[in-house]
Amino acid sequence: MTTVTLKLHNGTNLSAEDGVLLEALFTNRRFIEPRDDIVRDGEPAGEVRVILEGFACRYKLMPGGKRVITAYLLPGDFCNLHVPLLGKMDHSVGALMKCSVADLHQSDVLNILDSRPRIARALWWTTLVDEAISREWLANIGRRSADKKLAHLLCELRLRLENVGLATQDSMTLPLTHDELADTLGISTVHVSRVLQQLKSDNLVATKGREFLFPDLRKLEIFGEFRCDYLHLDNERSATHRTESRFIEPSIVTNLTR
Amino acid sequence: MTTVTLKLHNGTNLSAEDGVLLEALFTNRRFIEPRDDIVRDGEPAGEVRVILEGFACRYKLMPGGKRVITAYLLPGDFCNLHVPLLGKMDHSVGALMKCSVADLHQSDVLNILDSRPRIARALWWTTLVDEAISREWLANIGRRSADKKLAHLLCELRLRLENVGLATQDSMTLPLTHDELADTLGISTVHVSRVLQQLKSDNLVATKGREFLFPDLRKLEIFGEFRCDYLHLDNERSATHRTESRFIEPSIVTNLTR
DNA sequence: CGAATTGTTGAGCATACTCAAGGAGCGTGG
DNA sequence: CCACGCTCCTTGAGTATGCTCAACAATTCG
Repeated sequence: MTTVTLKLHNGTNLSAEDGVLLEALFTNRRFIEPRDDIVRDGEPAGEVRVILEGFACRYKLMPGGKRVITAYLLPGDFCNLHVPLLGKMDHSVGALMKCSVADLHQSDVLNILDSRPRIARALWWTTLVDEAISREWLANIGRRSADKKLAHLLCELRLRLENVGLATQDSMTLPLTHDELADTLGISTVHVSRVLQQLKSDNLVATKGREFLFPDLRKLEIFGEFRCDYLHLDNERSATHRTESRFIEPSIVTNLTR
Repeated sequence: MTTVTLKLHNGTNLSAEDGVLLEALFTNRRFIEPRDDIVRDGEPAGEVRVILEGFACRYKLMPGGKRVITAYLLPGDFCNLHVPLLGKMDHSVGALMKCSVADLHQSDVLNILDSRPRIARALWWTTLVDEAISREWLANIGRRSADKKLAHLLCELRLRLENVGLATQDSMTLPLTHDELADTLGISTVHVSRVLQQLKSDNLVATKGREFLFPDLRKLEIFGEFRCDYLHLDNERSATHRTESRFIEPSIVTNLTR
């Protein structure tokens, strides 16, 4: 089982056999180097691409060279699942560290929609979760102060990383520069630095190289107004049926250095 | 044909018979008064609700009473299509003017997913478009100056309204207060007022009561860095097959006053 | 016509930005 | 193993964009 089917299984109770079926369609498994694009804006709609291991971001380049990061992609996330239906990319996906990815032909996705409703449902589910995260980001960027924005983002990333076995309650290793945090939060690089220092002096976070430490996670979550509902990590519908653990083994590829 | 099936037909070539099938499931058609909620945050997952006529917004209330508007819903848009798969609402939908809505039972939606792949595909398509719009809003709110934010939003709304027959190249009637624009753009009400005045004095827009006039739409779009791709109004896949007009008759209910 | 909501204006202030320079860390090559 | 160079981070100073508060004007609606 890859991270992808595990995620779908945990979120939507995708059966093991459906998981096998889906994975059989993955082709061209390979690695992408940090800073390389995994999918590029404006590209003629190619394959659907999925992150097996690593850490990537969805970003838009704007007139004037500004960049906005609109999502982070973790193991198990799809880069461009919308392409079979929408046709074209309106943004890019870039690797933030070495990533292992695989392809899924558009025609295979379309066939799934027609003939494998349980798998189709799982795929739709992942895009719905992505959308819920976008909405929360709109709230974060639009209506919180810079320090709370950063706190909120750190809480989200910690929880999502924990969910794929890459973070604990009190620490995570993030392959992000201040520049990237800035383009995520809609503030300047310099301000990220200052605001992070403030969080540190308030003992809400600590850092050790690229590692973030959380001396009092609850306090940080309250400060950042973080409520995890929107991540839909334990879907009600599946919670009652779930038997296996949601925990995924930390991968070999991924110790989040670059 | 309602606005809903027209939208799906234009976007995804949903066949007329599938449209009829879908509409047969609409129940409880009724009106919602301005300022009433159409779907409320935290509600136990009820029916899926759809806007037939009117104008509504998706919004989140945040600690401290702040509000963020994360989307506008026009005739043909679904309020909570995610509910059958995600289970719970993580935000509300409120009517901005008198709206005509209908319900669709969750179980009917789930049945569609299992047995009507073409309709399922159309439903997925609408959520993918919504997601594309969210991404563009993140860019707008995160990385543009207040004047460009407003310009961009006006361009988007004009085009979407035109697409359902409620705006022309050079005018639209918007049932929005400065307060609502502010909560959409992540700026203050007062600043909306000032920035709008600036757009007026630059001859990028004019207003007449609740009507916005666009003396030079192209200039406004360039100023607001508006490129319509992300709205996916003429889907490549459907464009080649489409025969009928994309134009929808202006509705009786909806002359956007309130 | 009157009350309530919405929009405008001004003044002072805060948050966050820009620019620029210096420092720290890290990887690469000698 | 050290030196170099790159990227990334930090710090300071000055500035700009946008915010708050408060009062008043204009609409809208009953």
